Amino acid sequence: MRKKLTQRQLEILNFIEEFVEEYNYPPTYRQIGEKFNIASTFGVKRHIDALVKKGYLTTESNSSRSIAVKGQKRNGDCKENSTVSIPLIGRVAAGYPVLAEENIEGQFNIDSALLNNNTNLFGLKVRGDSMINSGIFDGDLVIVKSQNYCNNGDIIVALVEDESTLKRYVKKGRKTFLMPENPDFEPIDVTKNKNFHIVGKVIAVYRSFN
Amino acid sequence: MRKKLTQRQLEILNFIEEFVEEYNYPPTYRQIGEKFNIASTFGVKRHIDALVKKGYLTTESNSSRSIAVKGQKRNGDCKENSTVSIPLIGRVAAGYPVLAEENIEGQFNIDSALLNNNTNLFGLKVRGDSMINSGIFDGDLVIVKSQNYCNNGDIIVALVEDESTLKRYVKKGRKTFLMPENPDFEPIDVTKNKNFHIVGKVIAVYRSFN
DNA sequence: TGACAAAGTGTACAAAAGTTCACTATATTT
DNA sequence: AAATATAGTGAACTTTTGTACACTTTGTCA
Repeated sequence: MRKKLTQRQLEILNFIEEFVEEYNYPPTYRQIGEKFNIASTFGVKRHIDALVKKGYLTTESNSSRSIAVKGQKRNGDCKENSTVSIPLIGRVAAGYPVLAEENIEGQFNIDSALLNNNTNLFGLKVRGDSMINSGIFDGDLVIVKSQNYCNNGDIIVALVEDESTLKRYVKKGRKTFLMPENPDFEPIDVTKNKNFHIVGKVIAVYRSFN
Repeated sequence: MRKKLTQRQLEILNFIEEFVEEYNYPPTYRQIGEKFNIASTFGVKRHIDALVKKGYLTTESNSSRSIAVKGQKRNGDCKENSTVSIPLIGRVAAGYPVLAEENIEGQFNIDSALLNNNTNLFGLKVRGDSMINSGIFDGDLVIVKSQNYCNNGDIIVALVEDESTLKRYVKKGRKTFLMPENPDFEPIDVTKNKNFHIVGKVIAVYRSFN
């Protein structure tokens, strides 16, 4: 295990990484000093020496711009084999297969390790707040496994009266409900509803904060 | 279309790329000359100038080791379908760079379209319920942009008293708080806390339902 | 309180690295 | 054969950059 860094050393290490990222070559001592308002190159040098001693950097003595970050991963391998491409569905319309070409608005890639070996997936933008207590918000992207059955307790995409909806599928005694996870919404009893169809099971949510 | 290169220019361009690959910083004119038995740095310089003129390199005048190969940004690797590889961090420890090799427990791919052009990202498994009202649950995967600053209202990963925490960064008047999004937790006043550091800003959450 | 470590200053200096110029050599083209 | 582009030499010079030292400041900890 490498030694701990001081706050200053951490900041400087960060700066060097960012600098290299941007320019493809490392900064000079003076450039580092400029960034942190360290007037003397000696002050900078001591930080660099400390970082070298602790094993985070390497330098070549008397050589300009020879700072190199140790143990930096080149983004070399991208194991593309493990990436899956998923269609993004615009809307779930009654009477059409979800994955019909007309419905596909795009395609996105995601690591299969995040999908628990599921197949037949599609992405869907969430509309509405009915599932906020499950951490599914308006605008989120849900990843859905296309299937016409599900287990008690699954969160599903369903068609009820030709309207698509996102709810939790719950069996209580002899009745079946689509339960919202938001006190402002009412459960939907679909026990005897002939116009109720399961479209798929939600296996993941993705939300990006702008 | 860029201009054709002479044999010599091609060799030198290749050498520069190899050198950078090996040392993480570019060679000096003298180092290039040494490699090709060019005794005069002027001979080397003319090749470099030609390569710059033809658009294959950039340099900073009067600046040492400032040769950068054009159109060879490191991130840009893995452009296949614009998928980005993100390191999965085991823990955020005080006094160590987050992205230190020791902390990287894995790597996962995700479509860059889902990341809003962010860079310097890492993934982190959430521990604790302090942000449930923002739809971030225990066990979720958050994607974090490594940065030491943030805006009012951002959800951030921070170190407070050497403990890592996930909170919303809020400025109220002259005070700064880390606000949980769970009534069971108390806000943390970090206004005068010297042992408070921003690690990064949460840009996305991913949760899979098993 | 006093010792110690981390951090910063200012100056000076030496080594490294980029710049310039006049000149030569060898192909290729006109 | 003359003109031109590419390539190389050697020396001199300027700027950049790393190194060194003595001294100050600040915070921590025993």
